[in-house]
Amino acid sequence: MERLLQSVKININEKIYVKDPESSDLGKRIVQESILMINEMGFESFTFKKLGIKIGSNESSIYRYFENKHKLLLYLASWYWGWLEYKLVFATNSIADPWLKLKTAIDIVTRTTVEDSSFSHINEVLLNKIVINEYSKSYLTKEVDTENKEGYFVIYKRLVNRLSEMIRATDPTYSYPASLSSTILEGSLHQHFLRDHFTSLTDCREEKDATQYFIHLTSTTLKV
Amino acid sequence: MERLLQSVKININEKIYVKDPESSDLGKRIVQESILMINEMGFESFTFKKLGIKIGSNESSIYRYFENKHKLLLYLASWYWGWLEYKLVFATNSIADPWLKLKTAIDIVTRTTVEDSSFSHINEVLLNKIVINEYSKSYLTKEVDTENKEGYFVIYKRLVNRLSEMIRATDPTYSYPASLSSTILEGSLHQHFLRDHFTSLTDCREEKDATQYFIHLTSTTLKV
DNA sequence: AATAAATAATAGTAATACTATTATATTTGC
DNA sequence: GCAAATATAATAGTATTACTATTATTTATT
Repeated sequence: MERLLQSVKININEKIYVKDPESSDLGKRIVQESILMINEMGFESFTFKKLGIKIGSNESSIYRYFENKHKLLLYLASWYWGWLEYKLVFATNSIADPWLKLKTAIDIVTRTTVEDSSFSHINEVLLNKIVINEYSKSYLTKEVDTENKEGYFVIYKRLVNRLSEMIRATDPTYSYPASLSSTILEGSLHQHFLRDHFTSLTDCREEKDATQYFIHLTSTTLKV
Repeated sequence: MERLLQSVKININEKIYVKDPESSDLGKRIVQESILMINEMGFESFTFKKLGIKIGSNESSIYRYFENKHKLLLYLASWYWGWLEYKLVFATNSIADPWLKLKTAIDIVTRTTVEDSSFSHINEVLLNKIVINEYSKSYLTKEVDTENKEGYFVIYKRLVNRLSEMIRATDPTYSYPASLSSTILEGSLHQHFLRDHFTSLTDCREEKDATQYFIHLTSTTLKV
């Protein structure tokens, strides 16, 4: 699985970057270090200038890869969702029973990443944390409709749709498969955030609790 | 109800503002116009300088009410949640049957505001839109733990807890009342956002769909 | 009318989010 | 191995933001 992922390149909309960061050493360092820095200082405090200093490069060179830090966030998020999608498809592909398939999918998308594959320059554990803390900011903007048309969110949308299809396959009579799917994906990020900062607003204490909560929610809601 | 709300002042943590905006005409204009502006241009583009120009006042005068725009957002959000909490308590107070009470509560918190009370300087319809588009940004920060300790989120937390208690009253055996409550509150904002910008990710088309979705979700999940 | 308080105006600062230009490496093609 | 092309780095500059500090003016209170 890990080896397989290593050889698969996650295909990200070319409009998100100016120059493909996968195409050079500097590009990879930009991605690698930005993950560490955004995780450390938060997206608001993160700047290309600081990143340049950290990687011993110049601000202007980073601009040759990404138009601005918002695009970089879109890139990181797309990578994350593409990676999750890959894991999802890989893990559920061979499962015939719809409910077991859906359960496996929910497990994949709701649990936090605890192990870094350490094959690439991308630290998936930290990237998962970034998605929990920053992903909403990538679409809660005035530019969301334009950017959506440009295809900046396709991977995420495809992932929601895959889960949605599995819900439909499990219970074709259920009226809200898309809503339930988006609730699980977004809601699981939220529950993980609450676990870290607002413990009284969640019952999730352990790593696996969010998964159990959403599997329970789904199983009672669908005629399974 | 509207008249009642008019005479009730929503109590907001004093640390959120420098000077209570309710205490002067300028303060009220700051709140009133900031709602229109944030709604129009989004929180990122909104600045105190622009607001000053709009209300025919000076940037420096606005700083005498709010330390920065983040605090203003916290103020607006607190006001909104306090107002919702009031409506929730008022509407559910006299209901004895737990499930009917919970259903009524879900209805209150998941439907969008379509009517402006027009009694105060606060436009609730636009404020509701601001909460949908911007609320996450108020807590997805590096300062969240400090600000939480300062009590900047108490009203929201109280609201989640009230809903959580109603879930518990409906089904004392259910293991995730807090998680379900926070999922309903946050998830409903999300569904409304999706309805406006990512229609393929939700089944909510009409105003009332989100309410129906969450009532269905809750009723199937709890032993009701 | 004097005093206090609130508001407005002005000026200034450090940082951000860039753009443009030029200089210096590094790679590649012949 | 050298020239040309390309990538990267350095430097400088701009408009805007997010403030702080000080002073001036207006408004309210005693």
